[in-house]
Amino acid sequence: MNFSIAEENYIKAIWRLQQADSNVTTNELSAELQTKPASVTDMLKRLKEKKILNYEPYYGVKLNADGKKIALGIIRRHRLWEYFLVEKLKFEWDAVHVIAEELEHVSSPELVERLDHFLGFPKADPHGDPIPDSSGRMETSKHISLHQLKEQQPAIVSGVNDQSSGLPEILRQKKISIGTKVEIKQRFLFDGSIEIKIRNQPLITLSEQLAKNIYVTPL
Amino acid sequence: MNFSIAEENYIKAIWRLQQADSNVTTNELSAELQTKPASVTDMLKRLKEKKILNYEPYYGVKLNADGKKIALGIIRRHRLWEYFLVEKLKFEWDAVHVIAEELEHVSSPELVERLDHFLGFPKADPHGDPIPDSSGRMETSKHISLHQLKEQQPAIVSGVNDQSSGLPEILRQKKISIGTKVEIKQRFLFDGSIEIKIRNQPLITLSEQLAKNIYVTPL
DNA sequence: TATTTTTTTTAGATTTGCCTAAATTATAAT
DNA sequence: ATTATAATTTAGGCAAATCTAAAAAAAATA
Ligand SMILES: [Mn+2]
Ligand SMILES: [Mn+2]
Ligand SMILES: [Mn+2]
Ligand SMILES: [Mn+2]
Repeated sequence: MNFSIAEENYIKAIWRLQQADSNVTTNELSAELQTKPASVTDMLKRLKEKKILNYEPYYGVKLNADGKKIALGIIRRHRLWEYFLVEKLKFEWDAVHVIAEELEHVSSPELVERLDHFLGFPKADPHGDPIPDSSGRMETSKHISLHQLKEQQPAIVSGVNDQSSGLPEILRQKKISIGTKVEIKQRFLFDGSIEIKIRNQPLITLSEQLAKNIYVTPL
Repeated sequence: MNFSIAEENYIKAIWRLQQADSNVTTNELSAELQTKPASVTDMLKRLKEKKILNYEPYYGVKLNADGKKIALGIIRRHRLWEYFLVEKLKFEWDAVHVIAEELEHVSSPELVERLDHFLGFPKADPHGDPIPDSSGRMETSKHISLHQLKEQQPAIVSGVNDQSSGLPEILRQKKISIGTKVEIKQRFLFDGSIEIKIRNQPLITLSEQLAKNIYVTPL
């Protein structure tokens, strides 16, 4: 079956939301997609017709097996293109998400497979998110935000928020990148800021805002 | 201003047709775009509103300066992507047109400039068609089809039809590629086939169908 | 020049994807 | 258990992009 760009965006949004929540509500979707709840209801009815999700009026929606497979195909394309944009075209990684939102809808399967090969079969995109393979399998990376990390719990930076612009600059300045080992030494309730230890350098302070956009895997 | 995918396809089709014909008719467009004449009329009215073309009911349509610039931007993207697909992803060049029809609509100007740089600022796409520069300038290659070439008139193969599938295979077999010097030695009126001389090899026969899909620049 | 044919436009519908406003259902609070 | 609030759906509409059928205009032919 064939899906329009609008449909693909809904499928991807449902997939993302159901990772956290299993059952996705109309309001959550309308917030995610910047549309009105009434428009979401419309689209859910259409996608139910296409048998890729279970939608129970008033009780939310969930992708079925077919729907998940389609979602992972879109995510695969999105992340491969992000990798291409950063590695080959030398974009900063805060600029690529918007462009990949368009490229992900180019539908040639041959293109995706050749792109993957050209890129050397990367395992993760520039934000640290895993790239599904051609049959839709993907490592389930269960990282948390640095903001949620417990004090004195060492962790490895495993990703960053792919939507926030200006992030590369501040992370470069603070010498943090994917793979960096970090540990929270102190947490200030006043403003949510944290002091972290990196390697053997003096403590650095991160704002709550910043810590929420960095993802880590506890060791 | 911003243009939809449908609008961009119309703009490109008008541009292509007005190269041959200056004034483009509704029927020509409907044939080119595989739509009904009534749909063309509708769209021409919308594009006239946007002030990128001169449309006189019953008398055809012509892009104005703004329209031409937009068209050349789309053509630039199309041809850069075709070059990428062949040179980097190793597609055969009869496969890339369809994919480039989608990629050309990805709208980031930054993407186009970086892609151009990444590819080494190519001058022509895999079919021999010139790639407009970022300000819309393009060499006007005036090649003719090999079928139209006069006998005993040496010429260089300068391009191929970008839409015909199976062409790379037969050209490889006959050892013809862009840059090859050719000369028609004999022409058969019976079936339109021609005998051509390449380098110092024995004459080869090309069908009318094939000769019409190869473009040459007479020396 | 008058008539026929072809081209083009208009009128009226349809589908997709969105909207606002009103009605309905579910959930939370008294 | 009612009542109030919040979430969701329905109803009705709109714009883009397409279509078919009918009308109108231009071009070709007699
Ligand atoms: Mn992204
Ligand atoms: Mn990403
Ligand atoms: Mn092409
Ligand atoms: Mn081409």
